[in-house]
Formats: sequence, C-alpha cells, structure tokens
Amino acid sequence: MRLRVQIVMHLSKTFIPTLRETPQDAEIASHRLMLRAGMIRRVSGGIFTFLPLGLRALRQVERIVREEIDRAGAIEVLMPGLQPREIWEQSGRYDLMRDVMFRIHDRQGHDLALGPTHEEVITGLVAHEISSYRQLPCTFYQVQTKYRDEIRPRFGLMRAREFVMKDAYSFDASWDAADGSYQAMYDAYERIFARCGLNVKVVEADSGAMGGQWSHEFMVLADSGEDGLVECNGCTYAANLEKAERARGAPPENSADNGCPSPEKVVTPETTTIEAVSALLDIPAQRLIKTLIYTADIQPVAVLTSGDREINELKLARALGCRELTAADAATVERVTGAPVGYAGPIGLSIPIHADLELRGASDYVCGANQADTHTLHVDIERDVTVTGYADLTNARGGDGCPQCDDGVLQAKRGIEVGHVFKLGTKYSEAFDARYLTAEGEQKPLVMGCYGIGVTRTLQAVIEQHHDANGICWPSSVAPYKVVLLPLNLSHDATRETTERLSAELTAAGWEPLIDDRDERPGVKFKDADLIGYPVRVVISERSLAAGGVEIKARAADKPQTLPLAEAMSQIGEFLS
RNA sequence: CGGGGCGUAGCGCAGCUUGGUAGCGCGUUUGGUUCGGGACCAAAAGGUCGUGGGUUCAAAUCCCACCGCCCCGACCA
Repeated sequence: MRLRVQIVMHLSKTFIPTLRETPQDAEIASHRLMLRAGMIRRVSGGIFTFLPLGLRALRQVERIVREEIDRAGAIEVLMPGLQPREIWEQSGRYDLMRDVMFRIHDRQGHDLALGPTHEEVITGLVAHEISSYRQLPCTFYQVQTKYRDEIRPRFGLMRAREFVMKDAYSFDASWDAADGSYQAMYDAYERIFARCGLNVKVVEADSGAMGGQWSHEFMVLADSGEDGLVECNGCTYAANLEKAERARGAPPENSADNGCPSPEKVVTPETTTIEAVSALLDIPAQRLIKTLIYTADIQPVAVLTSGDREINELKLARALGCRELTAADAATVERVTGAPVGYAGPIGLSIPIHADLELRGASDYVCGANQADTHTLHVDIERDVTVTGYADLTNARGGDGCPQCDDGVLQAKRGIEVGHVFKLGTKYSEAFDARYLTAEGEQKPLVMGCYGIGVTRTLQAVIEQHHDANGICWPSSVAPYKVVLLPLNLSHDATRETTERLSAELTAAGWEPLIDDRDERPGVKFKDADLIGYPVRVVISERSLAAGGVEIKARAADKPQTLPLAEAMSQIGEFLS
C-alpha cells in the first residue's frame, strides 16, 4: 500500500509575489502578466528564475508534452547541457553555429559549448548503440534546458537565452519509414497544442541551419508573434514567410512590338531609393525595377525585382546554388555598375542577372541607369536586358495568389513558433557513421528526423492567447492551480469550517485547490485571483453562507452562482472538464 | 554590430536645463480604525543617485570613459 500525503496549499505558505504596477520593460501582454502574477523574475537579459506559480504551470505543459510524446512511442533520456567542441566539428556545424553557442573552456583549456540543440549528442550515442534493423525504428526525446546566445533576447520567455525545450530524434531504416516517425510526431504535436488550449497553425518552413529535406512549424497565431506567415483563404496551403511561394502570375505578353518607346535617360539628382524615384517621377513602385548587387561565393550578381517587393535571400541562394550570399558592399557596387549606390540598373551589366519571375515580360519600366543621378525610362526587360534566369526570388505577401490552388489568395498573419519538426535524412548519421545492418547484411545509414517544442515559450504563448484586461485566463489543462478558495473572513468560524470541508473534498478528488488565507481585504483577493487567472474561484463568506452556500465563478464567466456545498463539487468538476 | 532611449529606495517615477544637505506614489514595518473588487489615519525603516575618472570650494545635476537594460534594424533553430 502506498502512502499518499496530501497537503492543501495555502497562499500564505507559498510565494506568489504579485505586482500591482506594470513593470516597465515588458512589451507584450503575456510577459507583463507573467511578471505581475509572480510567475517569473528576470535575472539578466533573456535569463529568468521561475517562481512557484510559474514552475507549476511549466510542469503542467511538460506533463502534457511527456504524456503525448510517450504515447507516440518515444523514449525519454536526458542528455548533457555541456558538450565538447569536437562533436560540433564532426557534424560540420561548428562554424555555422558558433555565434549561437555559448562557448566556454575547462581548466585544461578544452573547448566546450552549452548545448543549443542535441543532434550531435544523440547521433553519437545511437552510432554506438544501434546496429541492427531489429532495433528500428526508435525515437528518443528529452525535456531539457537549452542555451542560445540570441542576438536580441526579448518578450520574456518568448526569446530567451536559456529556455526549456522538448527535443526528439527519430531513427529509421529508410526514407519511407522515416515518414512514419515524422507523422507520429506531427500528430503528437497537434494533440499537445490542442490540449494546451492553443490555436495553432501548421506551416511549411525552411529547414535552415538544421539541414534536411522538409519541415513544418507549429505557429500560435498572435499579433505579437515574431514570425510572419501566409495562409490561403481557398485551400490548406500555409507557409512561413521565409518559405512561402506565390502564384506565378499571368503569362508574359509578347514583348516585341508592344509599343514600348525606346529607353530614355532622365536626370534624377539625389534619388537613391525606390520611394524617392517613385515620388520624383510619379510612377508607382511596382513599375520600377529594383536592381540589387549581391556577392554569391565571391562572384557578383545582379538581382532584379519590382520596386515594391523584398528579396528573399533564402530563395535567392537556392536559385543561385551558392553557399554564401551577402549584399555587395559599396565598392563592389560601384565597380560593377560604374555608378554610386542607388543608381544600379540591369542594362549593359556584364555580370549574371537574375530576375524575379514577376518581371517576366515587364515592359515600360524604370530602372537605374548605372550613372550618377540618372534613371532610365521605357525599359522593356525582354528587349533591353540580358536576363540570365527568372525565378521566385521575393517574399510572398498578403494579397498574392496561392501557389497551390487556382483562385485562392494569401493572407498575411503573425505567429509564435512553438514547435518545429524536421525530416533530416542522413546528414548527421553519415557524419557520425551511424549505420545499421539490414536483414540482407548490408550497411546503411540511419534516416533521421528531429522535433522540437519550446516548452517555456509554449507556456507564455498560452497566456498570450488566454488573457483579458484583468489578467490571465488559464485553460484548466495548464493552470498552476485549477481552483482557488477565497474565504473572505477567516475569523468567522462557519467560513473557516466550510473552507476546510470544501478543500478536503477537492483535494480528495485530486483538484489541488489553493486557499487564499491571507489577512487581506476582499478586493485584494479578488484582484489577485483575476490576475493569476485560476479557472475556478470559490468565495466563502458570511454573505454566501447566508445565501445558502458558496459562490462559484469560472474565470471567464460574468457572474458567480451560489450553490450549497453538496452541489458545489459537481459544478466545479463541470467547469474544469 | 548600427540607430534611438533609459539607469535616482523593492516597483513606477520627479529632481538634472540654471551645481549648494535626495523627493513623490505604490509596496514594506508598527499602532489604530476598517472589511464583498487593489481602504483610511498616524508613525517608521529603506538610496555610496549604474561604475570609474575629470572639472569645481561644492556634482544626482557639467565633461570623458566604461557597464547594464529597453526599443528599432541587421542576423538567427
């Protein structure tokens, strides 16, 4: 028989320092509320202490994550935060990740890093321990603290330098089998975020520094989100802004003999930006050709877009097939174009010219003349420019056509990235020689996937989506306490007795109530209860007892209801289900 | 790393222009009155004014350097 000690938590015995005033440097609602509700305190930029209330809420999110990831068949491990430099060199990511990693060294001078992620460690483990197809597939995961030297930590736990992440790694015998592991995690993620009460949009994403074949991001839609995304209003297409494609536009008109006059130079003194040119010549930005000079692996190239578009460097790098891509410095621009920065144009350039596909067939446009204080009118791209190739080189935006359906239109939204799944392939297994033996006795590399959830970020995202003017409105699944009891006058015997009876019943039912036993005025208790956002509030007072019982109110409800104690339990259970 | 802003009591701020014994609100402590939506009265504690240097008879205030934080940008899983 197991002894269970059940302690009823009293507010006076824990530590929940709520703030009446709003801390100054908290920018978004969820950050402010976490500080005001006494959940976290800042230690340094992007580094936080979790106070009891924040810790309890974090544990709730972790619990949901573990339940669903376990259910999906993954196995929990715990890997070290401290990692040797060598494994990062082995995967070839040391240079790529060096700016993100906190790098330290031990007393013997060995280089170490605080782990920003764990592909290297897990693949090294698996390379030693997994050797047969009989051991596959398998997925390991952990819930662990990650360290990343963010360029700009902000918004509290949203972008922190130390944060809790759930990361999982799958190993399969084949690319097809790996799709199964990927799908299992994808499904688990949808369940996790649904259980956290989050409205999440899954988008196609770029796999970035992680490498790999494809990936999806789980985005919590919020205006305060740091990531842009687009979704189609006509089909299921949705993508991260970095990755998003757009419809190919109308087929080009035949540009020969279409009546575009011959190019003509026009003087445009001190007009080096699209806005200035557009204003001076009274021509809309979309009829301008923006010419940017990039350096692609040392080689200068010209990139053309219409004046109202932004270059997407990921797309550009892919189209060029280059490894390093940077905007050319002023000296290079002047050398290549023969003009100061701001007057580049595509006519007569002797370097490769890549154009955004929106410019195909562009006729009667304006561009820089490769000559100081001069632009060229009446440019016909087919007639006047030697284009090396057309490709999708710019960001999609709201109003663009959908790349996947006929008349869908893309809508621009903002989101918080709470989860990311990657189909990695064999990049790491080959680097770490993680192979297995097939039934036929053949050596093959393991096919990997990796899957992250920002646990601390998810916690804050819940608050971002669930709050009102008075405070947090916790979904009961992640609430630090589901029920708070407010005995308004503790020196009133009947109030005290009723509170004790109710808390005993709630505790026995597993609801872990919190009793606000502070010697505070009622108003203070009400304000704090709203701020902290317990899903259910029960008021016990002389007035409620005189009215026949206790007063129960769900956080979201406008008005409380008074019920006799006998009926209170079932009503509370109903609110929390 | 570039641009902007801010560092004065636990929190939010004034004082700085024009140098002269450091203030307000909230919170905290004590006593009293209150007690259903952040009460009231009285008393009290609490600050090397971010750090270092300089100017001056005298620096929170003027000058220089550094550190930290916030915002915008570049960049990033």
